[in-house]
This record gives sequence, C-alpha cells and structure tokens, in this order.
Amino acid sequence: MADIQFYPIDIDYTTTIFGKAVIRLFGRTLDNKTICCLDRNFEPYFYAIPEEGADIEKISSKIMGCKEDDSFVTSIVIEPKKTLGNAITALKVYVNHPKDVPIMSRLIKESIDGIKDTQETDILFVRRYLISKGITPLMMCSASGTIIKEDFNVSFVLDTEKINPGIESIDKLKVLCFDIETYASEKKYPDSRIDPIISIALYGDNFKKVITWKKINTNVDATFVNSESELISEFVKSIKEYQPDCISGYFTDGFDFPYLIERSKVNNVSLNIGIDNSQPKHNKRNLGSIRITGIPHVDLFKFVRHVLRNSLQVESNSLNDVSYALLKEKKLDMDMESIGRIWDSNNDDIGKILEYNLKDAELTYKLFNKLSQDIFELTKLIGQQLDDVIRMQFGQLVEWYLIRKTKDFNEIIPNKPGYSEKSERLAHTYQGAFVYRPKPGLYEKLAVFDFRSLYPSIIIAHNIDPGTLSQSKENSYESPELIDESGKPVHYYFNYLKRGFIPEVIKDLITRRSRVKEIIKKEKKDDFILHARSNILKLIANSAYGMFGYAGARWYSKECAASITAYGRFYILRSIEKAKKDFEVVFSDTDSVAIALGNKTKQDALNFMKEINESLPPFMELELENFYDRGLFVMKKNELQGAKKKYALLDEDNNLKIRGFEAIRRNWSYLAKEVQLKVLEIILKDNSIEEAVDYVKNIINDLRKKSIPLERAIIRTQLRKEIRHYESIGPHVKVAKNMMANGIDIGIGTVIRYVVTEGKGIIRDRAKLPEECNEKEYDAEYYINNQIIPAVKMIFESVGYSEGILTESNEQSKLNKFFGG
DNA sequence: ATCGAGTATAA
DNA sequence: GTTGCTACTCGAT
Repeated sequence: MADIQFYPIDIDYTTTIFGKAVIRLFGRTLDNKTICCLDRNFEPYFYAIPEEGADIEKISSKIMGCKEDDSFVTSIVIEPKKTLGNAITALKVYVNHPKDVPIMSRLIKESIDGIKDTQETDILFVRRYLISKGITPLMMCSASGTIIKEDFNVSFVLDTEKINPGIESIDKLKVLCFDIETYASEKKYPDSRIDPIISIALYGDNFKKVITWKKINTNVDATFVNSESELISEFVKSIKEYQPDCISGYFTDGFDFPYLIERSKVNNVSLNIGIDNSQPKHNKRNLGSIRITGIPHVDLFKFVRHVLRNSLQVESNSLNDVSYALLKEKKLDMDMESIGRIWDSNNDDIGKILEYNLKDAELTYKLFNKLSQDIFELTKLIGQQLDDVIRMQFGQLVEWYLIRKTKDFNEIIPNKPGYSEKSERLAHTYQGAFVYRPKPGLYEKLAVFDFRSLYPSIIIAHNIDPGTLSQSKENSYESPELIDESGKPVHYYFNYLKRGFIPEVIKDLITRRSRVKEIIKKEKKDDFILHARSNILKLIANSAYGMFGYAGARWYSKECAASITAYGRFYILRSIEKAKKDFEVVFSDTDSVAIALGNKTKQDALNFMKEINESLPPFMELELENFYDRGLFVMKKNELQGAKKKYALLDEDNNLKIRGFEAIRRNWSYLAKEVQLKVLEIILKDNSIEEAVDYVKNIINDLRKKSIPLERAIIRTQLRKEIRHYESIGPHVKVAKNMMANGIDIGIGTVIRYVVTEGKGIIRDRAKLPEECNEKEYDAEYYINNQIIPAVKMIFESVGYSEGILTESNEQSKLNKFFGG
C-alpha cells in the first residue's frame, strides 16, 4: 500500500479488456515526480426521472433488465434531487461503460412507461468524474493504492483504491513550446501531403533547440539531422527527454499538430509523444483540437481568441500582434513567400529560417509564462481540464462553472434544448439596455459613475433564477413593468424565500472580483494579469446573464433575462432622474451615467453617488468610474441629434478614452483612424479646432500628392460567413473571391485586406490586395471623401466649427472644398 | 432617397 | 456556443 500526494495535470480514461472504464490521472507529486494514478472505482451514470406517482420499485426493476448488445445497467440508486429548486425523486442509473450512457438512456425512454425524461446523459465521463469526486485539475489530491508496472513514461503508476481532493494548488508547470516551419512553393499555402517540415523549434525552461535536416553554417545552435523523418523522431525524443507537464504553441490546433500528424504518416514514423506512448489525436468531440495523452496541449491562440479578445487591443489575434501587445516584442522579419526558395538554395540563408523559427517558439514561451497564471486560475475556477478550459468560449465556461456548482445544491443539471426547442426559443426576443442620447458638443469637468457588475448584482439582489420564478406576488420581488411579446405590460415575480442557485453562484464570482480589484487599487498596479483576471471574473459573471437569453443554454429563461434588463433600465433611469435635479446629465449607457459638474464640486458629485447608494438594495453599488477634464460628444451622420455609444473623454492624467469612433474600428483605413484620433487629440488636449483643421488639410494635400504610403490606405474587413453564402458582394467579399480563385486558402474569420484603387465604377471593382497595388495606385479622392471626411466631419460640426453646413445641399463637396478641395 | 445586408463596437 | 443596442458603408433599386 502506498500513500501519495500529487497534482493532477491531465485526465483521461481507457477501457480494460473486460469492458470497464479506468480513469487515468497524470500528474506530478510534491517531490516533482511524474506519475499516473489509475482509478477503476468510478462508474458512469445518468438520471432517469419517474413520472409523478409512478411505482418506483417496479420501474427500477424494469430498468435493471435493460440490455442492448454489450451495454447494460449495473445498478440503480433512488435519490432525492432537485430540478430548478423543486424536490423530486430521481433514479440514478449506473451503467457498465461511458458509451452505454446514451444507449441505455434512449432505451429507457423508449421502452419504459412511467419515465418522464432522462438527464445528465451528455456529461463526458472525465468531466463527470472530476465533478463527482470534487477533484480540480492543478489542485492537490491524496491517493492510496498499490504501485504497478505499466509501460508509461512516468516514475510510477498507482493502482488507486482511494482518492481525495486537497486544497493547495500547483503554481508552475514545466512547459515546452514549439513551432514548425514548412516548405512552400511560391505563392502557395503549404500542402501537408506534399510539402515537408523543414525545421522545428522547441523552447522551455532553460531549454532551446532548433532541428533541421539540411546542414548549413549558422550562428544558431541548431541540431542537424538527415531527413524529415529523422526530424520528427528527434522532435519526439526531445519531448521525452524534457518531460514537459504541458505542451504549448500558437495555432498548433490549426496548423502545427495537424501538419505533424500528416507528415508522420507520410514518412511512416511514429509521433508517440504521449505519456503512454500514444500519438496526438484529433479530438472527435471538439473538432479542430488536438489531444496528447497525459500532457495538456495548450494552443494559446484559442485562449487569446476566446478569453482575451475583449481585454486586448489588437488588430488581429496573430502571434505577432498579440506578442507585441503583451510583450512589446515582435516576430523576426521573414518573407514567407520566399521560404521555399531559400530552402532550395541550400545555402546559409537557411539560418534565417532557423532564427525565425526559434524566435516564434520563444515568443510562445514568453506568452505562455505571461498568461499561465490566468489560465491556471481559470482552470481552477471552472474545475475542468486545462486543455478543455482554454478551448471553451464564455458561454461554455459559465455553463461548466454552473454545472460544477450543481453538486453543492443537489440540483440535477438541466438538459440542453433539442433542435425544435432551440428554434422555438430563438423566435423570442426581449428588450435590452437603456442608452441615453447625448447632446453633441464639448463638455468640461465630467464625473462618470457606473454600477459595479450591474446585471450580476441585479440577479443577486432580486434572487432572479428560473427556480425562484413564481406565479404569485407573495414573498416575491416584483420586477419593474416590462412589455412582453404580445405588447402587454407585465411583471415577473421571484420568490425570496427559496434559495436561488444562480444568484448564489454569481455572488461568489463578484466577491472574488472585488478582492482582485482591491489588490489592483491598493497596490496601484498596472498589472496585466490582475486586470485580465478581474476581466475574466466580470465577463463570466456578465455572461451568466447572457446565458439566460441564449437559446442553446441549459439554464435558459427569457423571463429572467427580460427581468434583469428591466431592473437595469429601472435603476439607471432612476439615477438619471436624480442626477438631473442638480447636474446636467451628459450620457448614459446600460450601467453608466456621466454628469457635467458645472459650478458644483467633485464632492457634490460624490455626495450624489452616496445618495444613490443609500437607496439601492444590498449588493448593488454605484461607483465612481473617473473624473474627466473634458468630453466630446458628436452628432450622427447627416442628423443633428447626438450619436449614442460614440464619445471621447480626457481624464485628469491627460489620457484619452475613446468609444465607438471609427478610430477604434477595424474596418476603416489606418489613415482615417489615425487622422480621426489626431483630431480628437488636438481638440481635447490642445483645445484648438483651427489646428485640427489645418492638420486635416495637410493630410488631404499629402493624399492628393500621393505622399502617403499605400500601406496607410489598407482597409481590413473580416469574413463572417462562407464566401458562397454572401448575398451582397461588398469590396472585401470581391477581394476574397479573387484570392480563392488564386488558390489562397481563406474562410470564415479570415481578415481581408484591401485598397481602393483609382478608376471608374463601383468600389468593389476597384478593391485590390495591397500586394497587387503599385505604391501610388490608391484612389486619393475615395480616401478623402469616403474615409477622412466622414471620420472627422461630425467632430468638427459637433464643436460648432461649420455650423449650418449640414443643412446645405451637397455638403460633402462643400466640406471637401472647405478643406481645400 | 431609401432599404437590406454586412461589419463592427459598447456594455 | 452570452445578450441586445447602435452606427455606419456598400450595393441595389
């Protein structure tokens, strides 16, 4: 008998020759040994819900007799459970093997009278194991059992009798990052069936290596082998020697691993990097992801795209842009078009490829270290596997967080909606947030307040949950009046005597976030990790609201969603009314309100906030977001009224906060964005409209003289659907079609870059790839009339510079003239 | 002019 | 695979 303590890092299951499932927990002991624990004592199960008043004994014995091929029920336990807070009696049906769950569930529903439904039939076995046992990846477990022999790449394997979760967590994983370079013919995307891998770079703790199969002279400390097949073997060998806890890369799900897998097949060489010497596999359930047995595979691209998307200000999620944003470091310059030519030359230029390759692996390694704390936090919060969690989107993260919490509430996890229920739900919408229409113009001395986590705090304060939703007013919170779909005013009621599952769970999230924010405030840290963590908690809490309205969600409830936004409108409108008594209200959006101080003091503003807070229920709070010296609000295009969600603020430290403007939108040219930003800066910081006008005039002149580089004229637009599905062909679709015709691989999500060139006719016919343009081919007049002027026109008009110009006909050309056209 | 499709952003 | 709100361009009519 051996007793050990270890941190589980990766978990999966296999099937014995007797057809039983065995959980395998791969991890590290406290004394840093790599180990594997086998747990044969966990059986898959699901719930069968009997109809009211059904004869449970009789049904149970019928279920026990269910059998189909080699699938069968092993035992049944009658359990008191809850569904949305209501007590029920459920039958916990154990089956022989995870694959039997859907089979037995279907059979029971089809063939046994008195069964209303089955639930929890789609919870994957490993996830089920973690939840049931209370085991959290990266958090210590104690286990006892006997040490047995297995041909795994670990110190020892424990055949576990007992396993229990602990508290302490691992703070560092030994990571190995890698990147591959492949051969490519000119202007062609590499084809994994034909084009070989030419080099692989690895980067870890005190470890770097780059392998290639042509011998050259280079400063890079490279490992030379004789062929691609030796290259792959050397890669495998390096991983086995390094013994990483975790393998990471950038876009390795989408490129490096699929490529390696294909090339190892072509070369007939094994890619057996798994701890059990298995090869990496495409995950059948999560398409486009690659799993390695025993070693979490973290494709950082997935994490960046799913989780950091909103907190990072990047043009794209490419390794280059993300590295620059997070590390202030860029990739090495390399013309990817010439990579094949360099390789074929057989000369020492190949060293450049190796340097470039190694740098990519290094950047990934640095990114991993930068993000690892966040990734670990998220993993522990959600309580699922590292390589699962980094591939989840917010909706899934919230759902799995909730699923894990059901155990504490004895709740049965609701089923996902079927196709017809989902379509039914999709047909229903509800009203969202309130947005105040600002009066255009320049303002001095503003105070901006916002409700701390508005929707989550509303959910907590009013116990909003599908389970507390009640027909009667008695012992209930009454939502503000809202208009239902038939146009009738209604109220919804939420019982406050029942314990709301989701409100309680969200309370936990908010409390955690408050703690993080306190640290940031106290230490005045501009720590990216703390900010991101706070962001993660906020976004997960906010997504919990979104989930109520999402048709595919398990805890969908339109009534809850509609009540939450109704409460939101109620509280913000009430705050606006109150503010109006003493201040001018400038803008408001969902959870924020801005006031102009006028002849009042900051303290007056803070007193207003205090008053509001005294009238709020517990857990809701209005906070000071910041004071601003100046703020600019603009009018809508061709209209005198103010534009919503579009403003620029200058704080007391001279920082600009810009929202909604073209300057921060991707699908405008760099030039227009830069000009708009500069104009906002001159007006807000230097307070000189004339200077801003001069600046724009100069840019327009430069454009006409073509002294602005072509690169500034590039417009970037993302493809949001398959090209063949487009009804209307805009410039970016046209360019995309041309690219397709030239054999360039593009699809949903590709960001298309184009430049509008000179000539006659509609814009799409003049849109070209930047690479296919001459430096001066761009259409200066297009950029003046369709990019620069629209971007700055309403700014100037809003500060009264060319008042009245809007009412004149043909104002475009007039403004054009005004700028010296 | 006006409209629908399409893209993107704020919260 | 979170929601709803808003503003804008381009192409079609």
